[in-house]
Amino acid sequence: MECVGTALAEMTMPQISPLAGEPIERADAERLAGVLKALADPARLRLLSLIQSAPEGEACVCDLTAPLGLSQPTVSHHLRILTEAGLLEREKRGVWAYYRLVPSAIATIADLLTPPRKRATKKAR
Amino acid sequence: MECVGTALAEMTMPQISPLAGEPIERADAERLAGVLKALADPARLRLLSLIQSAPEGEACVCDLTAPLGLSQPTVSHHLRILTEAGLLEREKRGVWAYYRLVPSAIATIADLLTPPRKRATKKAR
DNA sequence: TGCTGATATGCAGGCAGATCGATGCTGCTG
DNA sequence: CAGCAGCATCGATCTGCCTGCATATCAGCA
Repeated sequence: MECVGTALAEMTMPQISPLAGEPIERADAERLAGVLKALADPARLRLLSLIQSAPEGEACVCDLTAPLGLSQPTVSHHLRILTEAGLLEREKRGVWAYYRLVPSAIATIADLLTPPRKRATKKAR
Repeated sequence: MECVGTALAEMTMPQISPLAGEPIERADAERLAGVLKALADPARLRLLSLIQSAPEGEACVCDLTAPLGLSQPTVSHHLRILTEAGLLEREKRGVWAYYRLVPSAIATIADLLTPPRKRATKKAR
């Protein structure tokens, strides 16, 4: 559960580039797979997209159930998974719970997948 | 099945950037989720990593079963999924089946995830 | 042609996850 | 304080997927 939440942060560190040079360790593979698994769902991708394109870059549950066509518990469930994966952050204001993207989260994932060809200095940092 | 195989190709086109500007369509979300689902597995991530770091950038099934600790049918199954997702290509030479990464495949996925903050010209397409 | 070795496929058990209805919790509001 | 509205959690169902065993397929070789 919370292990997934920290997964992104740990991989952000100068650990290893999963698809870069050397074969990845089992543990690293499982961490990355955990985050990717949170992304690998149509409903959750649309949630991220909806939240990102919302007025203030944030949205509450009640704004998301209708466009998704899913029940409120289900939407809440998906938001929970995305939050635990470190992709969303939750802020409760009054009765509403506002969700917004964690700025660097998705970019980090993208970086973890690309490294090979972009930059040759992979030990420079 | 094959719809997943073509998913990457379709999204490579100047279609939409899933997490860029406007909310994504249901169909696009499902295509991207399909490819991500192929990636979101520890065994398959390690397979990609192993193949990528192999001598000639290619490897046959018999080279992969041991490091993964999985049975040959299981490894073959994962390779099949990765191939159908457009991430691997298969070449049969004699009795052996050699797999190698599809060069731009993973980079494409990474690009589909990043767009938002990198370039400000999101309506330029 | 018959045998051996490398892969692929079929089948089945078992577990993880997606979904929903019902319910509990917590701030507003009258 | 009572009622209500927005969310989270629980329990249950149903689907999909990972894995291995058994088996089929195919290429090279004696």
